[in-house]
Amino acid sequence: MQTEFANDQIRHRYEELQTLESRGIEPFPYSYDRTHSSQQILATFRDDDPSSLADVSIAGRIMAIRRMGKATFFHIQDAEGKIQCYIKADELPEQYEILRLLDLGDIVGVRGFVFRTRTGEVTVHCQQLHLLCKSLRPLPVVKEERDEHGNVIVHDAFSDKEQRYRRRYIDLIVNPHVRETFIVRSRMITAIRRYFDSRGWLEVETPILQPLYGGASARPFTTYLNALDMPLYLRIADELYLKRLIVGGFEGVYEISKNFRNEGIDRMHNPEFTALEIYVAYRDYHWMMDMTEDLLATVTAEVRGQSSLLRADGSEIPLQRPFRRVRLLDAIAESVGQPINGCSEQELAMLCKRFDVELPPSPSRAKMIDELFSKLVQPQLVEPTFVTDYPVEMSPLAKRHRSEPSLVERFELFIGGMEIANAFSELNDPRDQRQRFEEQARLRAGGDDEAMVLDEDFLMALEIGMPPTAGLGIGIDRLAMLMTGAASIRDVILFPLMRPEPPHRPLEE
RNA sequence: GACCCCGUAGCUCAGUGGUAGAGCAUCUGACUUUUAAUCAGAGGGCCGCAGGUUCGAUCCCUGCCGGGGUCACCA
Repeated sequence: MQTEFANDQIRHRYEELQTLESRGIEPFPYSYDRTHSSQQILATFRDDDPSSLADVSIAGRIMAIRRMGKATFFHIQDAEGKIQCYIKADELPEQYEILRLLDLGDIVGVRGFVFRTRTGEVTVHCQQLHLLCKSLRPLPVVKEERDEHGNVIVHDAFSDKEQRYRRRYIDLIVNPHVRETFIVRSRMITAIRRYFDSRGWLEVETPILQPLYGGASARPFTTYLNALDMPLYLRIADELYLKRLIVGGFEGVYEISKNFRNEGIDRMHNPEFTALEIYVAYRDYHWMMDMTEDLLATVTAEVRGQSSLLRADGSEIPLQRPFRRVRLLDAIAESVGQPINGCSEQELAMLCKRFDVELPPSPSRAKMIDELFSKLVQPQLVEPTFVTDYPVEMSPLAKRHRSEPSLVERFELFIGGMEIANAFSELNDPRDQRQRFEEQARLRAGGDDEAMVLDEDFLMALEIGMPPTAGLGIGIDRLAMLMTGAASIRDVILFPLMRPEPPHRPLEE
C-alpha cells in the first residue's frame, strides 16, 4: 500500500504506527470492556471513600497530554465528557514507553484507581493502558481555561464553518456544544414521539419517491425509475398520503419525514429537511391550536427543563400559554394602520407601494396580502403567535372558514420570526378540492411552476370520504434551532448540503 | 440568480508590490501531582486555482473554485 503524506505530522503518526506494530501492539483492536463512563466516575467519586472506585476501566480519545518526564497527565474524552488520567513511568515502564508513541486523537482504554490530585481534579491513576485506535491525522487543538469565576475560556476553537460542516466528525470531537446540540435535537424528536404515541396516534411511513408531488407549493427534485420507465419526484410533503390514511380509517397518524425541495439554500432552508405532519380525525384547527400549544410546552419543558426557547443572540423567548392568536388580516391591518378586509386590489397595491413591498408583475390579491404579511408582520412575531384565517387562494388543501367563505381555517405558528408550524381544518369536500386543484392548474398554466398538481387518486380518496380532520405540519429543524439557540439550520443538521470539494491534489512522495 | 465579504502552516490568526510571521500543535532535549503545564532548541507554506499588469505579485486587476452574509426565490 502506497501512502502519501500531506505533512510531517501525518508521516510521523504512520511511523509511530509501524513502531507500535513492531513491538507487538495491535493498533486497531476489536473491543474493550469498560466499567464506567467519565461522568459516572466524576459524579460518584467521594473523597471519604475512594475505595468504591478502586478499579475502573474507561475508554476515550486523548484530548490533551501533559508529559513531565517520568509522569504524564492526559485527558480522555468519551461520549459524556472528559476525565483526567495519570500515569507514572516507574509503575508501568513498558506501557509508559507505549505512551510515548501516542498522540492527541488516539483512542485508549485506561484501567486503574480513582483519586483526587493535589490541585483538586478527580483523576484515574492508570495501572493498565491499552491502545484502542491509533489516530493518523492531527486534530485541531482546542484548549480550555477557567477564569476566576469558573467560566470556560476556549482558545483557538475550531470555527471555520466550511470545515465544521464538511468534517462534522471533527466538529463533534472538538466542539462539545455541537454534540450537545444534536443530543437536544434527538431528545426533542423522542419527546414528540412520546407525546403522540401516548395519545394513541400511529407513526407511519409514506413514500419518499412519488409519481406526483403534492401537499405544498415548491419545486421538486426529479429522478427516474428504470424498472417502470417513469419519472419520479422526491416528496415535498407527505400530506396527501397521510390524509389517505385518515380515509382508510386510522384516526390519528403522524410521520417524521425528510422532505426535499429544489429551492434556495440559506439560514432557514436546506434542500432536504425534516418535517413532522400529524392528522387527527374529528378535530378542527381550533383543537389543533390547543394541541400544538400543549405539545410545544410539553416538549420544551422536557428537553430544556424550562418553559422558554432560545434565540441565536442568546435571548430567551418565553412560552407563555395561551399563545397570542391573531387573524392574518387583523395582523396586517395593525401594521399598516388601516383595515384590509374590504380593500380592492388597487388599494392593496398602493399599500404595498407605500411600505416598499416588492411585487411580481400583476400580483393576485392573495400574493399582495402574503407579501405585506412577510415584510411587515412576520419579523415582529418573536413570541409564539398563531396567525389564523388565510385567504382561500393561498391554501388549496384547507377547508373554507365556517363563517368567511373567502378565507380558510388555517393557522401558522411563528416563533422568533420564523414559521414553525402550519395547520388546517382539512378540506374534505371533494367538489371544492377539485375546484381548488383546477385553480392551481390555471396558475401552473400561467407560469407558476410551484402550483400544485392535480392528484386524481387523492380526489377519489376524498370521494370515498374523509372524516372531519385537523392536520398540522411542524418544521423540525427550525424547532431544533429554537431549542438550541442555533443561528443557522445547518447547525442543527448533522450533514448539511455542501457543494462537493474540489479533489485533493495528489502529493508527490 | 444578484450584490458584499472571506480563502496565508494541522488549527486559530497577523502581515507586506521585493516569494512570509505569531500562538497552539509537531519534532529533539529537560522535568514523577500537571491542567492554556513549564523551560531550551528545531522543522513545517504552489499565501485557493488560472490568467493579466509589473523589472518583480501572496499583496493590484480579471475570471474561476469554495465558504459566509444580505437580497431575490421560497416556508
